[in-house]
Amino acid sequence: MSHEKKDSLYVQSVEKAFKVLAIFNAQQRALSLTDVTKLTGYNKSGAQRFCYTLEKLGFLRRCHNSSDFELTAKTTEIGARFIESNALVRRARPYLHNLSLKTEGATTLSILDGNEVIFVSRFLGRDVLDTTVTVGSRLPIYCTASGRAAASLLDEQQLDAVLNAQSWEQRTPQTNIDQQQIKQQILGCQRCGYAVVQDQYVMADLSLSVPIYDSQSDLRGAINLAVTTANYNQQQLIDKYLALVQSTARAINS
Amino acid sequence: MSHEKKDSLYVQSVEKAFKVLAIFNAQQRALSLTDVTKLTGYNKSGAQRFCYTLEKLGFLRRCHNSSDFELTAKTTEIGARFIESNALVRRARPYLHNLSLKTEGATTLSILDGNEVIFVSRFLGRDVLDTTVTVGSRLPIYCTASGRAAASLLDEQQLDAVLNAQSWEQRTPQTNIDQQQIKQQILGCQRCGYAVVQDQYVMADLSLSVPIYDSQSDLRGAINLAVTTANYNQQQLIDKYLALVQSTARAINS
DNA sequence: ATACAAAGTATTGCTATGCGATTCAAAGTA
DNA sequence: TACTTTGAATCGCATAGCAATACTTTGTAT
Repeated sequence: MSHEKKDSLYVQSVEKAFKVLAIFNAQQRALSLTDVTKLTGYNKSGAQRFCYTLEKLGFLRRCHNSSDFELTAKTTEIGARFIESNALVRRARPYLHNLSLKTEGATTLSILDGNEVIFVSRFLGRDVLDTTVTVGSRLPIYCTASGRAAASLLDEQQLDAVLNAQSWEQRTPQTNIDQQQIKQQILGCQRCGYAVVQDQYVMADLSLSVPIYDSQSDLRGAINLAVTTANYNQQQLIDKYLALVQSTARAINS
Repeated sequence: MSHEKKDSLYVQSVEKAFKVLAIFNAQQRALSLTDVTKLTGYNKSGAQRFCYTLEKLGFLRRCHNSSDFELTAKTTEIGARFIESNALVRRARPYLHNLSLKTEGATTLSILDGNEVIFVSRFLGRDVLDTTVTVGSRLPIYCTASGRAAASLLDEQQLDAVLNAQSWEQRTPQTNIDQQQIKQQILGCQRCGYAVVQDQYVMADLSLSVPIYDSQSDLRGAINLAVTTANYNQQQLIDKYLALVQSTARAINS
C-alpha cells in the first residue's frame, strides 16, 4: 500500500483513516482501541484520533454496551453512489434481473479492480446457496468464473501480472492452485468466450461467466450465472444456458 | 457538518476527503477539478490534493479519455464489509429472500441512520419496478414505508427531531408533505405495528413495512415488501401479506 | 476490600505535514 | 497567434496532526 509516498500532494491522513476502516470485516466486527493499534500498527494516539474522527463522521460507532468500535450502515453510502451512477451497472441491471428470473440462478456483474473482481450487481434466484458475498465483495481471479472471464480480457503480460499477485489459497478441497493450469484455462476462455468453474471458491457452487468490456468507460468485467451442483452439472449448465448468458452479455455490451 | 470542530482529536483531512467522495452521485458522475472546487468549496490546491490522494488510494479514477474524476468500484468495498459483518443483516437475509420469492415483490431491510433510513439488504422479485435504489441508498422517513415504520420505534421527542430535519420534497404528485399528518400516521404505526405507503416516493410503488428492533446491537430499522399498484391496492396487499411480513419480522427479531 | 494492571480518555508542546499562493504547462477559443 | 481556462507542479509558512504522557476508568487478582 504505502510505497514510500514522499509525495507532496499525497495526504497521508486520508490513507490512515481508510486503513482503519479496512481492518473491520466479518471475522473482526468489533474492535477495541488496542485491537486497532495492533491491526494498523498505529500507536495509541493515532488509533485514537482516527477512530474518534471516523466515529464523528458516522462511519464507526460504539458497539452496544461496549467501548469497542464497529462499522455503521453509513459505510454503504459511498459505494451506493457508485452503483447508482455507473453507466455499465445501470445498463446491466435489468438484464441480470431477467436472467436470474429465467434461470432461477444467481446472477452477478463484476468489475475487474486491480488483481481481483468486485461484485457490483447481484440478483439471487431460487436455486442458490446464499453465501455472504454481496455487492462490494472482492473476489480472487483464480478460483471464480467471474474472475477468470474478466481476466480473459487482459493481454498475456497483464494476465501474468495479475496471476502472480493472487494469494492462491486452497479455498475448498477442490480448489486448483496451479498457476500454470489456471493461466491455460483463462487463455482457453479467451478463445471460447466463457468460463465455467465448479467447487473452487465454495463447494456446491457451479458458475458460468462471460466477459464484459465497456468501451465507453474502459471497464473490464464479467456477468455470471451461478447455480448449485445439486441441480446441474457443468455440461447441463452449458447446454441449457450458455447461449442465454452470451446473448445477455451481448445486450449489455451494446 | 463541520460544527466548529476545534477538537484536537479530530482529523480534518479525513472529513475533507469524504466530502469529496460525497459530491459524486448519479447526477454528477464525472467531475473536473474545477467542479470539485465549486462543489466542495475548497481552493484549487485542496481539491487537487484530495482528488490526487483518493485517486492513488483507488477510490477515484480518471474517466476514459478525460481528466475528469469518477468513483470506482472500490468504493463499494467498505460498505460490503459492513453488510458481511453485521449480525442483523446476516440474520435477516434468508428471511427477506424467502419473502421475496413467496410474494414476488421486492423486499428490503433498512436501518435508521440519523434522519433517514439506509437500505442494507434488498431482494427484487418479479413484480417490481427496478428503480435505482440499491443497498446503501439513503431514503427519507416521511415518504417511505420503511422510514415510517423505523421511525415508529422512536419516542415522540426523537420523532419530532427527525421529522423537523426532513427535507419535505414533493417527490411525486401524491407525496404528502404535511408534517403533522405524517407524524400522526407514524404514531398510528406505533399502535398497529405496520406502515403502508403508496405513490409517495415514486409512482406505482406500494409498500408495506414492519419495524425491526435489534436489541443486541440497539439498531432500529424495518423490513419492507414492495409491489406495484398495477397488481395490488392497499387493502389487497394488507389482506394477503401483512401476516406473512409480520411473522418474518418476528423471525428476524428472535 | 484493596492493590494492581490494562485499557480508554484527555492534555500538551513540537514539528512535520498539509496549506494556499503562485508559477508553469497544456488544451481549448477567437 | 494571442488569449482564456483548466490542470499540474513548486515552495515557503503556519497550523493541523503528531507522539508522549498524564489522567481516569474498568476489570482482575490477591
